[in-house]
Amino acid sequence: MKITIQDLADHLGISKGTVSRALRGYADVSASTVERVQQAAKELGYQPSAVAQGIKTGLARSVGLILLPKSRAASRPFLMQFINGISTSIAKHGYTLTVATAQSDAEMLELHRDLFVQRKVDGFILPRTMHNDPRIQILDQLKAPLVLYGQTENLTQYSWFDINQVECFRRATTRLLDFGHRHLAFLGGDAPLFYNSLRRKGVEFGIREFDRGEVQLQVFENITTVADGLECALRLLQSSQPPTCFLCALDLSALGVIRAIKQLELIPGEHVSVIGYEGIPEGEFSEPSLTTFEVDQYEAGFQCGVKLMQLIHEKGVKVTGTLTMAVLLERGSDGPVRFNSSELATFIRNRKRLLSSQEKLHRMTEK
Amino acid sequence: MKITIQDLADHLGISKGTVSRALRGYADVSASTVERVQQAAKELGYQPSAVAQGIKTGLARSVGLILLPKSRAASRPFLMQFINGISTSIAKHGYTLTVATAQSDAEMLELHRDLFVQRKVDGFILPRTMHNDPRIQILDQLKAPLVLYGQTENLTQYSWFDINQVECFRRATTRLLDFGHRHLAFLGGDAPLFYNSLRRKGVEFGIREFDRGEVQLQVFENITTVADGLECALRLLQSSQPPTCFLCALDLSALGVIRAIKQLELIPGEHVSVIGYEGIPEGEFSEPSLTTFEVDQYEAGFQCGVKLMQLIHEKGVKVTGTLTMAVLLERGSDGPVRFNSSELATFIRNRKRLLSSQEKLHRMTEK
DNA sequence: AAATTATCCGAAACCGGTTTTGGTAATTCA
DNA sequence: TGAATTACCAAAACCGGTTTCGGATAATTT
Repeated sequence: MKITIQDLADHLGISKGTVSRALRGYADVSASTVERVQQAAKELGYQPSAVAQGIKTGLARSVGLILLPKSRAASRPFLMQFINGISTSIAKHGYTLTVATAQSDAEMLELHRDLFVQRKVDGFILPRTMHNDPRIQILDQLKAPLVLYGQTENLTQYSWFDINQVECFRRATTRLLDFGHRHLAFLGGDAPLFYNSLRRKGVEFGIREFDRGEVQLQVFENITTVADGLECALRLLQSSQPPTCFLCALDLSALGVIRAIKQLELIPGEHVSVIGYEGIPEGEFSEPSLTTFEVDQYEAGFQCGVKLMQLIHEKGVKVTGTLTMAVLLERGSDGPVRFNSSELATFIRNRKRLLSSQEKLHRMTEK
Repeated sequence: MKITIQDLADHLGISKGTVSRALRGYADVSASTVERVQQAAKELGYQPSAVAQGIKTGLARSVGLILLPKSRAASRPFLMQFINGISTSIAKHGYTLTVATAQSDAEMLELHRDLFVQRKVDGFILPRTMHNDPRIQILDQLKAPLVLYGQTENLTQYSWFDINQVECFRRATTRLLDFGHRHLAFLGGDAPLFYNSLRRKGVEFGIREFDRGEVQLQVFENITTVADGLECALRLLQSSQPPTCFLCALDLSALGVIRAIKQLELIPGEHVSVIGYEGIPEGEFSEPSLTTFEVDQYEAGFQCGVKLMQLIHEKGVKVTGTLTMAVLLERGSDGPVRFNSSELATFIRNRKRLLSSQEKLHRMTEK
């Protein structure tokens, strides 16, 4: 069924070495032979086996991307476009993308090693970079080419691509301060991931630039889901010094905050402001829609692919790092401050009293 | 750097043939030698090159999944979990998943052919099956193993996995009829895709079971985005005989319908009902949250992977098809009928008059 | 003790390509 | 006209594995 180079050579009555050289464009093959070979290859539908080619060249012509869907929902939003971007850029070099999933951190490391040692991939793209990322350590040992999507320590040794998240959160912070907010809460995401410190740093920069000693910042971490954001915001808003605005490292937690605000019968964007990051589609459909930074994941994947192709093919190339910006989507979940923290606390307390008395009334009437 | 079988053989002072046989578990190797080889392999970190293995076995130990992100947003929701499911099930056989993206239909077909002819993959999973799917025709010619995620014509010839969408939409229809709705609209999705006819068929079955001659059904197709759903529902609701409920083939269009309802100052789930299908995360955060069928995409991917492994490894196996159910999430976007179609039309007309007079007033006061 | 049978392993062929080597025929040059 | 190139291609080696074949040694059998 599948036609090999030997079949093609036999069909043409020449040696398979000549067929190979003709197709690879060597100079010592006559133009007429090249013509005949190409013609016959097209007619018979011959394409060299990537597997057989790989054995000589040592390349699998594939790039690895290993995902850790610890929970089934994790890392959900960013992926599709990222994959599309990678795949599109590496396709130009005849490369394909090998996607694997691991169920634990240990398994993920093993997978990286195995895929490379077994020559199933020629290099890796590492999303969701961590502090002292163990994947990097392993791949360094193996001298495996890699590109980071995100930053980490010792950045000069690697090629990487990232959004300038420090700047994003600095801007978000400045925006809220300009709106008159003075009590901010930062809901960080996965603490071990590098992005988290960057985003937090952005908030701190924003405050430091502005500060006249009147700004309060509360910081939380590992707020990664809607439920986390909901729970955290509910607690904060009912404290004696509630924040008047929330900077969320992740859109998902921002959506939870919006829920919490509404649960307390407050209006997001009016009584309390929320800004997210990532630009997940849900943010567009929430009410109010979420003010957030939209990250172009396709572009991110594309650039990571380009960088990895450089590392694999152009020997002696320097590693390169690239920072780009995300786009602020100014939507409905943030705005000028209505109440300061104390006023907000009072407002919420009264609301609550009102609500619970209504409830009591309700219960009484039921009886 | 990378250690080969020859290195290992030299290190042990035996031939590479013996090393190979020892590792592959042939009987004609002494237990002690097997032991020594395994020990040394572990110590030196030897793992056979999948590329070199593939040349003899003819297998690449990879499975192809080709995506068509025509628009950057297409097929976004279902993907991540589907990939995870595939990857997890095939990993048990030492297989990896090769994901590629095509920018046009023609390129997609080419990619399928090329990936198989180049032995980069041993088989394919085909999501989003079409009527007379051209991918199937090409892969049939090449005798490439394939598994369909979805159904199509001549199903007995292929292995496939699908949700019983006919049943889902039959149930959704029955549910709405039980709620008292008599004017239904079905907003179909991509017309060339097979799922579309199945979902429509389900609606028709539901009506046929029930019909006492009083049910009206309007059918539309290619309503695939939020904007489509919004536009279509706006038009229908302002017609003289508006539907009192919408059955949407896709959650995305259902979200658009919800928007349209709210734009007309009606309450989704009270004045007009909406049911979607797929269970995308946005549906949970819309207001009201979307009643829909939640599809377990992880499971779908997993099963497709299992079936493909069977096809590739167990020769002479029969093809198999599997149908499962999705879970109905009864949320807030549907409910008992409030108005019949005529009443709804009047209600909407009055609302509109009211709104436009308010607007006039507003304009006058501005002057 | 000789013949037979197992046991174990080295040697070699093979998979489908690529790349190097070397040889023949046709050209070019002196 | 003879020598030196040049153009072209067949043959062979190689990549890193797997698998077949056959031979040497040890263990049984007769």
